[in-house]
Amino acid sequence: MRVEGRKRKILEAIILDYIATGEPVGSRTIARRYNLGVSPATIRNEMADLEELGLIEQPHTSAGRIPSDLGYRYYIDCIMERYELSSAEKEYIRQRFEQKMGEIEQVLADATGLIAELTSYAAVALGPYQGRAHIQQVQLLYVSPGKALLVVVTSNGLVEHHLFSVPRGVIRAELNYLSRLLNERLQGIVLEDIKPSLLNSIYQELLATEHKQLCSLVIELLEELGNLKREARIFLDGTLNLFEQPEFRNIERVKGLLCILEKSDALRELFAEGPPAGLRIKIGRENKNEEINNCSILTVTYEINGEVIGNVGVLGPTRMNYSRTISVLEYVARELSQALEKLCG
Amino acid sequence: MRVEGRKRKILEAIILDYIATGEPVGSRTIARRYNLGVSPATIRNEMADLEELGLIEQPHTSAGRIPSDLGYRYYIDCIMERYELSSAEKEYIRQRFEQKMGEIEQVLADATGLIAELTSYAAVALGPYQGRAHIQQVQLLYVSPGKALLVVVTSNGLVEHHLFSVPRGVIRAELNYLSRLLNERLQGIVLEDIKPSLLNSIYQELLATEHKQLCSLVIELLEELGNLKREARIFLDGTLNLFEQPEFRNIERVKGLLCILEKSDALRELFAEGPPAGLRIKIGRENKNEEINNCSILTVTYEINGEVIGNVGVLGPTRMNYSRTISVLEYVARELSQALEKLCG
DNA sequence: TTTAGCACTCGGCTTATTAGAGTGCTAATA
DNA sequence: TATTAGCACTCTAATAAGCCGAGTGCTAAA
Repeated sequence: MRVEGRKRKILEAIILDYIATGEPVGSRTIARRYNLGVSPATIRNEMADLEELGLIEQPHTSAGRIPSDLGYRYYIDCIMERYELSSAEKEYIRQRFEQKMGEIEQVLADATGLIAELTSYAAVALGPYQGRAHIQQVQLLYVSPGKALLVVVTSNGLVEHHLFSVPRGVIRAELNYLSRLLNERLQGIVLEDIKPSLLNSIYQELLATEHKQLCSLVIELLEELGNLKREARIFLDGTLNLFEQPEFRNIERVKGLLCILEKSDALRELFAEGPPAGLRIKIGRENKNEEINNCSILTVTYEINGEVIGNVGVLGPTRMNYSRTISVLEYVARELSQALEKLCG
Repeated sequence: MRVEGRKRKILEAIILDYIATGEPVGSRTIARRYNLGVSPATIRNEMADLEELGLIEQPHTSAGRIPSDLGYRYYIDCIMERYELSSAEKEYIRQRFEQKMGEIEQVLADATGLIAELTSYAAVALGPYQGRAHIQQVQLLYVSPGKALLVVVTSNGLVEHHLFSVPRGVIRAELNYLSRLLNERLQGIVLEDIKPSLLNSIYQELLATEHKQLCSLVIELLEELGNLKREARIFLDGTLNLFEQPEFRNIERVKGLLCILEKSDALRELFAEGPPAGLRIKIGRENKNEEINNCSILTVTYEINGEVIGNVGVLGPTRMNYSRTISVLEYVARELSQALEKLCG
């Protein structure tokens, strides 16, 4: 489909106006606000054509037009111009990533907050995906009689710990010995490669050399390791922003939306799938989920050393400032990637 | 103030009916549903008296009566009978605490979810308060060249970790040495007692014996330790439950409420203050915060080995089933305390 | 002291009315 | 042929009017 010349200008005007005001846009409004040099009647004719193409629609007979999902799609793919962040904004984003470099999770949480703040939509971050990460360090710490702590650090800088009970007789030296052994076998192992066969061979090895009572312990901790890569963590912020949008005045709408935002599985599904790298845009009904029929989800990936390890995105009304949101997301993702590289690379 | 005999019965009927239905209660309704053996007219007279006492009020002239904050207060303090959980419910709660004993934070998160589920209000848990906890174990782990991990385990079973940069030359042995030294000095120290003077003396000691470059590192980690006791963690669940309440149909109300629930500081203030141990009830305007004018907050404390270390509670509409909610809270808090004792004691 | 009866009040629901925005069509115009 | 002015028509949202019902307070009788 190609929409050129005046039609294109009118389509753009409708979308921009609707994004700005949230009200259906009439022919007179366009003639007045965007001086295309033609009368409302002419614009009406063009609008009828655009509607036939499925790019805009009428909520009811005597209302103006609003963009359809397809209209937004065409606008984003073919018409929209890139929004350029002001240098002040860029500076602000950069500076937010510079101050206090904590652990990766803190950085992701901050990034989520930043996106929510800059876009005024709900922001979500997923990750880091741990499948490709390898184990950097495994350590069993003695805590107190009968208590030990397993700590695992991955190459992505994620720290996982698990406190658990051990036979009361276990002493520090045993744990240290075990740690050394585990490190030898697991260091550098990619999490995806931790399979039952590997675990089993380690298990046998431990059985042969170590205090028998510790075996159950080992089983337990190996299971924990397997869990590490299972599910990407979720960071969520700016939920309240959605309440400011006029389309979410309806309490039922909000309920459905919050319901989704609370369920990690649903969120993960909505935000995780996508192209291997870069920007993904799902408009309105392009998302399967009914509760977000009138929402769009934009995500971009972030990476460490060129490898995609997660994504950040926003959930907002279909009537969203795509241009600006995309710029914010891409810029934040870039800075985020750099920050993480400094942190973990 | 004393309210006895028939008046008392009528007040109770009004409150029970209003809690159940959410509608203002009229004299005829009371006469029909609660057979007090008197006519509506008589009840009307009594109601006029109760209104004069400030225990009930009229939304408008031609409506029934609803309890005032004072009315709820009187009901809770003087009239209400204890709700007894069914043995099935008790069993369910117990069993929820038995399965998978993880770390303290997991247990608290589970408890919060359990309360939300059983009460249908929003549930909050605060804690564990770390002021009185002592340090059980401090460990510096070598992660990779230039990276180390500080792990601290407190007597409450809280694990705190912090990944940070160290001079590239630092090797495993140095960190181990440092760990031993820190453990010697810090083990058993109550977190509240970690004061600048103590830190300084340790700092001097380290300076004398250790690789000079590690000194900045030590300063950093000591700061981290100080932060441990700073703020109680917050667990929140069941926010969506509030949407089911008819009083929160109004979007503005919900917005204000969610706004509070998102701000940890506000939440902490609302839930943290209270008597040293046991149950606390704040009804409607007894809470200073305007956004929760029509909400009540109930909290109970939980403890480890007789020492209060946090509390759990609910936020719900003033028109709340106090009797049942109190029972749930107290029972869950008891089981929670026991579970934590098993976990940390 | 209690109660029956009655007039009165007031919110909420339903219906009717109106104003306004916007359309599509037609016929005139450039 | 493309554009535009004019006009009748449509539909929503907002306002007003009217009615219903629940509930009250008061009075007078039991």
